[in-house]
Amino acid sequence: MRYSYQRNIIHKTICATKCHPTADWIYGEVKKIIPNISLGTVYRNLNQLTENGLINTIKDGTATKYDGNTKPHHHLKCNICFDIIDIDIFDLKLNKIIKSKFDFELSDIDITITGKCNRHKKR
Amino acid sequence: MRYSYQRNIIHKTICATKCHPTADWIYGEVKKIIPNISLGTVYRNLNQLTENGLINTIKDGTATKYDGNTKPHHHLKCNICFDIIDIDIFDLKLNKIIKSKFDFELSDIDITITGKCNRHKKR
DNA sequence: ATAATAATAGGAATTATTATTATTTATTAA
DNA sequence: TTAATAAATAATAATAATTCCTATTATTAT
Repeated sequence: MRYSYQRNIIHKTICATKCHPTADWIYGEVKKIIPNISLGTVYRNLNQLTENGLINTIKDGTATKYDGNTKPHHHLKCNICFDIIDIDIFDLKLNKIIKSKFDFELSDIDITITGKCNRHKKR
Repeated sequence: MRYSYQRNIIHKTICATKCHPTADWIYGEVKKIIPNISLGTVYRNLNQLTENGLINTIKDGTATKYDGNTKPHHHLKCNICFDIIDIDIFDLKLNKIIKSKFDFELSDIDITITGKCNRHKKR
């Protein structure tokens, strides 16, 4: 993957936000810096960055979102504000359970926990 | 949700298979019984069945798949044959951890474990 | 500096899904 | 049992997200 200015800006944009943006949001942001960037370029680079492990792709219901946090982590997904919150990984020792119970060689665990985030507490 | 013959056949078709079929596969199967069923009818009913908790919708990368298993369970996803395998839920006592560590009221946990299923073992 | 080739912009094409509409069907009440 | 109703359907148009295509431009190795 050789250098490209467009990919560099796209990557920086994703890493600079705490939110988990859509391709369209990223396109809008990057356009502020590179006004004539093409949406196809954004998609191509999002896929390349994902393939190279520099970002992650999250399929959230109907929307596809991107995540610049490459440290292993899981997600809390709020039912009310639809926010996605990163949480640090906690080792559940699933590896052994999965291997012995299901004869399956685990390479990755994705845990998405749905519920109500702390902005929606009743007083 | 009043009775409809089409929905009934769609539901039966999903429940009758161990695989996690796509809308298109379901359309093909149901067509064998109701030759002039419309693809729109399939989609509308898949959404209705999901809303009513009779089936589940799984977003698997680019594909949308449907799951007639309504008992709580998680998924093993094979990287090689792309098969999705149901596994019974195991209580990880995550409820308390999530509540205390992240102040988040858990309502559902979705665990997808990626790896290599037992058909691809080296001898 | 030059050649090789990967990446780009712009737009067309594709694909999955949803919306529209006239008609049919199931449910309800008389 | 029949008429009124509301929901579901088939057929097809519309939409939205993503990928593909092509001529041009940028990056890299020599």
